[in-house]
Parts: sequence; C-alpha cells; structure tokens
Amino acid sequence: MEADHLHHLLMDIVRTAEFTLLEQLFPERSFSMSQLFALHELDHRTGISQRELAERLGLEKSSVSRLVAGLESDGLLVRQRDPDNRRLYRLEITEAGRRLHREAAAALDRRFARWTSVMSPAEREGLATGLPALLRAMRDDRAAD
Amino acid sequence: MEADHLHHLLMDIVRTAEFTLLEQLFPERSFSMSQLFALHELDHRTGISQRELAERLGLEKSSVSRLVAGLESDGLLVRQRDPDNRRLYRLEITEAGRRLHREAAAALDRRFARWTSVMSPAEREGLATGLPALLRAMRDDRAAD
DNA sequence: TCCAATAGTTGTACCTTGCAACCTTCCGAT
DNA sequence: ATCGGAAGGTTGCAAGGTACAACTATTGGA
Repeated sequence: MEADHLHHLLMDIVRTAEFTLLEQLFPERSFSMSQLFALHELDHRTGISQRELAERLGLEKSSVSRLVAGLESDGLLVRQRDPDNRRLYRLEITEAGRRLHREAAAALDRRFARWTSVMSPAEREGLATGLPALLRAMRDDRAAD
Repeated sequence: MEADHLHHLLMDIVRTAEFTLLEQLFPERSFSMSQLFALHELDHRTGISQRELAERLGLEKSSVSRLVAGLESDGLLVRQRDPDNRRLYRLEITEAGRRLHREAAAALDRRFARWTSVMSPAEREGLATGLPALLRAMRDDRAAD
C-alpha cells in the first residue's frame, strides 16, 4: 500500500463523496459537508453543546454558531439553553433532520454498494475486515492527540 | 459494512487528510486541497491542458485558471502554449512542484502507516486487498458516467 | 470568408471559515 | 457577598475557493 494509492484514494473519496452527497442527493436544496457532518453527530449523540460539536467537527466555535443557526432555521435541529448552565445550548436533531441524515447515509451506502458489486468476494471481505479497523485506528489516533 | 460506518469513515478521511496535508505538512505556507490535487495530476500526466485538469479535478475552468495561475507564480508548474493549437496551454510540473507533491504523499503515507501499525495482520491484509480494489471500482464508476 | 466551437480569462457574487472583540453566565478566591 | 477570570456563544470583518456569465483569442469547417 504505497503512498500513491493513498493519494488517489483520498482524492476519489473526497470528490465522490461530495458529489454524491451534495449534488446528487439534494439537487434543489444545497447543503454543505459541514452541515451534513453536524447532523451526523447529532443523530448519534443528542444534547451536546456547540462547543462539543465544534470540537468534533474540527471547526471554530464561531463557524459552528453560524452553522447551527442555519440548521435551526431550516428546522433540522433545535437548541435549548441548559437550565443547569445557561451559558450553553443543548442541541437536538429534529425528526426532519434525522430523516435528512438517513437519506444522506443511504445515498452513500448505495454508492458504496455499487462499488463493491464489481469487486471479488476476497476483495469485498478484505474491505469488510480492514475498513472498520482503519476507521477505529483513525479515531484512536485522533483521540490520542 | 453498513451506512453508518461509511459515513464515519468519510468524515474521518476528509478531516484527517485535510489536517495532515494542510496544517501539519506546511504550517508556514498554506496550500489548498485543490492545489495539491492538481500537483498530483500533473506529477502523473504531464502536458495536459487546463480544460483536462478541470475535468479531472471536477472544477470549473475559471477556477482552474486561477488555481493554475497561483501554482505558476509559486514556481510549482509552468505553462506553455501548444504550438499546434495556440488556444490551449500545456501544463508541466516543475522540479519544485514534484518535490512538494512527493512530500505531501509521504506525509499521508506516514500517517497511514501509523494507523495500520495498530491493526492486526488480518486487518492489514484485508485492507491491502480491499482498498486498491475499492479504488479501482470508484475510478471505473466515475469513468462510466 | 465567415461563423460556430473551443480554451482560457476576468468580473462578480456567494459561501465557508478563522480571528478578534464582545456579551452573558458561572464559579472560585478573597 | 463580591469581584475577576474562565467558559459558551455571537457578531464584525477579512480571506479564500468556487461557479456563473460575459468576454477575448484561436481554430476549423461550411
């Protein structure tokens, strides 16, 4: 697995993902990758603050402030001040937000299925073994920073 | 391999790659992903036109025009009019550009090695089998559009 | 010879982002 | 209890990347 492959992989992942998610999925309404990522986070851990979301997305708090404001006005999430600490918001995805996120994930999934459909069983199996492991390694690596 | 994993993988790939390439590699000078991708293309196929580059990068020709102008003024590529068709430029990466691209690829490679170092041999092997296959499938899929 | 197609450039607008300054709320030290 | 600093969030501002439309220059065919 030499550097060249990685480079290519990265390019294709990024470009294909953005195209799949942003242009094919919702041609009428446009979403940014950050918005979709935010919905993804909120679909899994509900009630996090904007600061936590910023940390997870690798964005500055001011960017998240605007990002979240946009999602809220689109009805994809709601924010409520924490009664125990009124400095922070508790973010919660709405049903509409959840639906949108599910659609985006499904679109990615269909695309992925199209890719794996032309792979050999051994290749498919290798990916099923290796990809989650890679994911875990990346996450641990980031957590260790 | 369910949708959720893909979604996570995508997020981590994108964020980690951008961080690795853009912030860790050249903290002093800043490059965009598109610039690095362009150098990558030019390091492989020399003499392509801006239109071809735009197609490969999935960018509009006007964006590529400015992108290439920036790389040229940074000394990372040169452009010469094709004598047989003076409408188009022939783009060629310079030695400095090649060096930069190699460094970027190597940085990605080191990061990848760090990830795989904590994986089991079976997982590593699975990735070595499956990832190039995935890459090929993605490329073929894009070419079939 | 002229007109349409092609390659590239420039003006403009939009979106995303980071930084700095700011406001509000909280909490600990005095 | 109160004051000052820390923490969460917002807003003004500037910079960068991109697309779209209108433009120039060059080519090639009717």
